[in-house]
Amino acid sequence: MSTVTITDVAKHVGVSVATISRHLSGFTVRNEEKIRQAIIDLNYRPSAAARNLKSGRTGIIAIVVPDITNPFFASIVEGAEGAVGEDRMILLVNTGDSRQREEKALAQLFGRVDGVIMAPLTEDEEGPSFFSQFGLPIVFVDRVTQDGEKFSTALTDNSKGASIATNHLISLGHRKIAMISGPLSTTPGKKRADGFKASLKESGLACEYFVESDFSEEGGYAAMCALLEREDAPTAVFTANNLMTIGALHALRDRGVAVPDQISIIGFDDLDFAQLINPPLTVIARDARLQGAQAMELMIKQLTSGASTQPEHSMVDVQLIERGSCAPPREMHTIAFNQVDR
Amino acid sequence: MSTVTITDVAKHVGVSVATISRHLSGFTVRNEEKIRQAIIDLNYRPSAAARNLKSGRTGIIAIVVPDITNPFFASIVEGAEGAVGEDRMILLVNTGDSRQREEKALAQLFGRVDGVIMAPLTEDEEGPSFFSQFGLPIVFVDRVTQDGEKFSTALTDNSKGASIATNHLISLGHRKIAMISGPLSTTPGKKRADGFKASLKESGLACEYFVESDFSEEGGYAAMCALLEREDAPTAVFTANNLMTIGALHALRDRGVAVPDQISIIGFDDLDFAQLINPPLTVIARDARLQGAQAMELMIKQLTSGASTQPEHSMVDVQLIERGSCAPPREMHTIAFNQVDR
DNA sequence: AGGTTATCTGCAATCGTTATCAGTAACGAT
DNA sequence: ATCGTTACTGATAACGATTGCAGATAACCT
Repeated sequence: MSTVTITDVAKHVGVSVATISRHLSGFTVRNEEKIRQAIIDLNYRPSAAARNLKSGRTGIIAIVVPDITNPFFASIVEGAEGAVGEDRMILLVNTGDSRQREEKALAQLFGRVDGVIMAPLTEDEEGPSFFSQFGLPIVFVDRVTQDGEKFSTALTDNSKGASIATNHLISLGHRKIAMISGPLSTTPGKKRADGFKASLKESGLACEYFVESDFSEEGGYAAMCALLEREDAPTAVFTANNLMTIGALHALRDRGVAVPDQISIIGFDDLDFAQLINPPLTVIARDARLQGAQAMELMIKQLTSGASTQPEHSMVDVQLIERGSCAPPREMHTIAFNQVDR
Repeated sequence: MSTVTITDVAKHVGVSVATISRHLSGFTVRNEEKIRQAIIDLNYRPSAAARNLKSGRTGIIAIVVPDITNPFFASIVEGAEGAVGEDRMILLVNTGDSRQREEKALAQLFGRVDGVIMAPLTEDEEGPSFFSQFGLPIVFVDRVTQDGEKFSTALTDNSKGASIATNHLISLGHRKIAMISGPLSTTPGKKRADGFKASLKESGLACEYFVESDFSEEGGYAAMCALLEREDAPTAVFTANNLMTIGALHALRDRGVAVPDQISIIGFDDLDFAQLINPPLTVIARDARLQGAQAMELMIKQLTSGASTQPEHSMVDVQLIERGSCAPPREMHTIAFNQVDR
């Protein structure tokens, strides 16, 4: 079939394989036109495997994410794709939130790719040594391991985003503010929780409605239900990622709780359809595509400038997008009315 | 650093490289324990490149999709991921709706992967010969090329889905039914349009509100606007994919058109948040994850049973999910009231 | 024409692994 | 003691490309 090698081309033209090779590498050779023609005639394609073996480089960069169906990670991948350039490709690994698969993936990736952009599952203590054992260039995106400073990172300003969200609710008059948090073992989980708590503290509020969940839709649903069942329910909730926001909204809908009349909700990460739901959702947004692109740029920089260079860190900004899911708490409405009445 | 080869292990143990190789391939060898230990001590990892070169196999299967941020394709990828098995990995290529990138990707993929699962951009005439020139095993998913019968395919029953949607609207009493179609140059675009038109014909209705768009959110938005501007606007619309549904909903929202009071809408492909919008969206759903898994199964079957086997075809079923975005047309309401009044 | 560069060429080694083939050792049967 | 069988081992040739080296060819100058 198609097992035409460089030797075949060489024979066909009547030169040595070295000449063909040099032609392919861009050197000027004598029978250039003949060679070009022979390559087309024979439908020759250089063996990537052989090249890898000689050069030790594959031209492939891996992206390891916990869940590709999460629109956020899809955007990260898209951003990275856009920044990868002509001569490299992306290998995607979906770990499905399984530590085991993450580990296995890393092991399998070794030698197949030039570097790995990854969003690790947790900040697990064995993290950095674990990752460096593979001797692969690594860039962390969105999440880092405990002592990830040794690697380049492309993150978001998580705590700032959480603070903006929390302060927004506070400034609307809320006092009973809940947070449906991600796992504290992850970077965004931890940082967003930190930002939330810090903001409460600044305003002299106690942190009474804090639920740690798992960044999943089901988790968000369950957490919201738990909050609603409390006798002294919160008047506002900050959900720490897109999927949990969706879950929480489902819960509110199922229970017939009106937004924002009975409860205000603000989510971290924008959603494609945030404007379509009723009321349109107020969110903390960031440019995930940019973040993915930055991760890729850091990776390429690392690959081209030798492994010895210092790790670099990039951070995309966050932004409050006010739509309609946040309003002053009910009691405030009443008070306001009373005040007007007086 | 980490350039420890099989030779190093062999020296360390005091046997030949052949023995180490045999151990790695699962044969029983004498100093098994010593070897195992040496591999750990030296942190030896077999070179994937060298193996590829010898075996001609890479253990990587590529998935080529037009747009990974489309939740549908994300689900396809996830489904395929789940079916890929222990000893293979997935390489993702996002062509970003660019024919050029698709072509380049295929060329680069050759030799790097064992097979390609792909959703081609169009059914372009040069299709099959174009793809087969690369000598790569191919499985088409969701979309095929014109004469794609030569390859295995994992599709959906597009025309059936479109018919169900159209008939649903007809049975509610609609007569002025629009379709926002995908590009007729793509399989799902064509088949869904066919199903729509066939259903109209069966019911003796003319096809008067047909707009060909591009499967994108912006396209759906523009198409919906165009429909609304017609003096004799439709009372119902069938949008041919998820993104165009979102776009159409945005348009309706921006124009202040009430759903389903002023217009009914049904979309092809379910959306994560279909229940969250107001009213909850009625859709034609299918199991995209299953479809992805089927594509992968076909690929693996093809790889394991030699290239000589017949291509196979799988098809996932579609299903109507009634929620709240479809209702009898306004005139019908009136008529109904009149009838009651009499 | 002769000498000196400047270019280009082919040979062969090399990348790390696996498959082949010819061995060697152990053991029981004769 | 010899033979056959079984169970393993080591040396070596691939796999397909790249590259340093030395030799060949062409180009240029006097």
